[in-house]
Amino acid sequence: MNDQELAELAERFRGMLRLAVFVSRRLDGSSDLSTTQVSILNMTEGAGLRMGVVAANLGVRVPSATEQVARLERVGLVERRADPSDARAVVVVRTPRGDQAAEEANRRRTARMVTVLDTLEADELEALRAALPVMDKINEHLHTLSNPKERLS
Amino acid sequence: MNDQELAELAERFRGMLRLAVFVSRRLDGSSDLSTTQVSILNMTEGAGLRMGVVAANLGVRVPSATEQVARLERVGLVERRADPSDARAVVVVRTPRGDQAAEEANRRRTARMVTVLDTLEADELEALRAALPVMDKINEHLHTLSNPKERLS
DNA sequence: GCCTAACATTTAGGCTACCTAAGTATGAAT
DNA sequence: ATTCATACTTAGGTAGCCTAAATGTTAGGC
Repeated sequence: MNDQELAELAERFRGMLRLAVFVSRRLDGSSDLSTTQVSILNMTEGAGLRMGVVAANLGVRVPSATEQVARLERVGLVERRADPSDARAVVVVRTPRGDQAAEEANRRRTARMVTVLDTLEADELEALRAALPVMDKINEHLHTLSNPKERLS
Repeated sequence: MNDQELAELAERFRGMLRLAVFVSRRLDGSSDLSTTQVSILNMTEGAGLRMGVVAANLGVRVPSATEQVARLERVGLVERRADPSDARAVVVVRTPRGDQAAEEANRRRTARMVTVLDTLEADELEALRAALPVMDKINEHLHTLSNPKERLS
């Protein structure tokens, strides 16, 4: 693939990201937990994660993660525990009620997504499936790179 | 593809949408125009669009579109003209300076995306390319359906 | 021809989620 | 022991979305 083709693909892929935001908006509306909050629940299953890791996974700064976690804590879906190995750190862990809420939120959202995918042909579904690991790779690559926003303004 | 497989794909695809948000955040940071604003510039090339159509394309309510357009108007990148066929309506049109700003913003963002895609193998790029029209179809399908958020809270 | 209902947009006010900067407390290193 | 770095929280600000209500325009029924 030459530079010209790559640039063209890049441009179309940019468009796809915008569509993804649009699609998310349509699918996640009318729900008690935000996408971000469900993400936090999903990543804090089991042993839990430190606040900084939560922030990194979300792609936001630490204070933003603190805020979301605080909100989830207020409604009893996660807990903040002291990290035994480092008294500065905090470990975010899902509570049993958090487990339940996560399970339900995921089920509902997945069901809604199924109704969308149901309108696609078999080969289209296959194309989606094939693209998933590529997105994962892109994501992984970006994780190793830059920080969140760092606005210029 | 049976129901079980479809549900599994749906779940993974949900994850991909979340990644898309993450990737957007990394790629669109440090820029003078927001993704939404660039989208507006891109869609108002030429004849322009009515405010309601801008909102629908963005997947937001009309007042939100008004706000973004007002911001772009303030810096001289778009104009609001009266619709000759309907005095209630407004047509949003890109100005020459808007043309220039759109061209530059697109170039910069695409360049950044190219550096990401550059880390992928040929078959991975092909998988992305194949998924693009499918995303378009999903998007089109959602456009024909529901409205924006309509939060329950 | 008028009146009412529907429509396109703006204005006003509110909330969420992000940001930076600064403060607190702990850890590590000289 | 002091100093610098790290992990997090608090405080304050902004962007972008929302709903509800106000304004002006069009279209249909009588």
